[in-house]
Amino acid sequence: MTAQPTERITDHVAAEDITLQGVLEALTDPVRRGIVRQLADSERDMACGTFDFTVSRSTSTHHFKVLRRAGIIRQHYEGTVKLNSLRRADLDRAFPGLLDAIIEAARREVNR
Amino acid sequence: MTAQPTERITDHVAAEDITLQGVLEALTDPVRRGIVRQLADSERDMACGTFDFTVSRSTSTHHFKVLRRAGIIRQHYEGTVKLNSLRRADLDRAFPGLLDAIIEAARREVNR
DNA sequence: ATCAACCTTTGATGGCTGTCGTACGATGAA
DNA sequence: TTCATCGTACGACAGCCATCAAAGGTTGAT
Repeated sequence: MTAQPTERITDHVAAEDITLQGVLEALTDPVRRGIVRQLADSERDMACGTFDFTVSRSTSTHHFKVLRRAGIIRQHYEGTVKLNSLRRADLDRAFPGLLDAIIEAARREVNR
Repeated sequence: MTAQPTERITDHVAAEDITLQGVLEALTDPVRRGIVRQLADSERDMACGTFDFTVSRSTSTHHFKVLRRAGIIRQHYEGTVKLNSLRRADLDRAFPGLLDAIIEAARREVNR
């Protein structure tokens, strides 16, 4: 009935409102760092359910929310599936080199 | 009486034991980030008492300890004064680009 | 209409940590 | 030896946060 599709995600933060504190808080959690790393190593957007982690569904929802509200990922629905992507450009502009350094370190972390 | 001076600080972590988790945990706290930024902007080692922060003495001791045990700073006594320096080389080797990115972001954080 | 898949919300819980005051220890100077 | 300076250790406390289970909501397919 609606001409425009319902937007079910409403709390993406504006690029200029991304804070260092928020980004560091988000990436200090190992589960969230794992999400970001997997996203960085993927060629396409990933559904929430396709990530590899060790926590319950409800906990993973929480982590995605923290990442989204920190401005690290963008999310949108495609049917019942929620797709995630990294906000690389926004993060690089806000904090040059930070995301790459953490992702690279996280990659090594996983192969140690 | 002792030929070698007493070493009063014993828990510096080895360079190869610096972890991403520890570094991020340490630098997520704004007070600790302030310490690191001031240290990065100083030309010489700084005594604990010469930093600019808003917490009590005992709390600051706690923060220096966290930074030291994360491998981010090195400390040594000179008389009654405890001097701090950044472990830049060790950190750069462990996590290239990370420290610089955070310091640079922290500098902007302070002038906003 | 029903159902399955996907994700969210809520409430509870346990653990961690930043904070402080107070008391203490070590060093060097008077 | 006395004293001031500098930093530490301890105990307490409050708040935050990662976690889970259970129940719920939305969407698309049957």
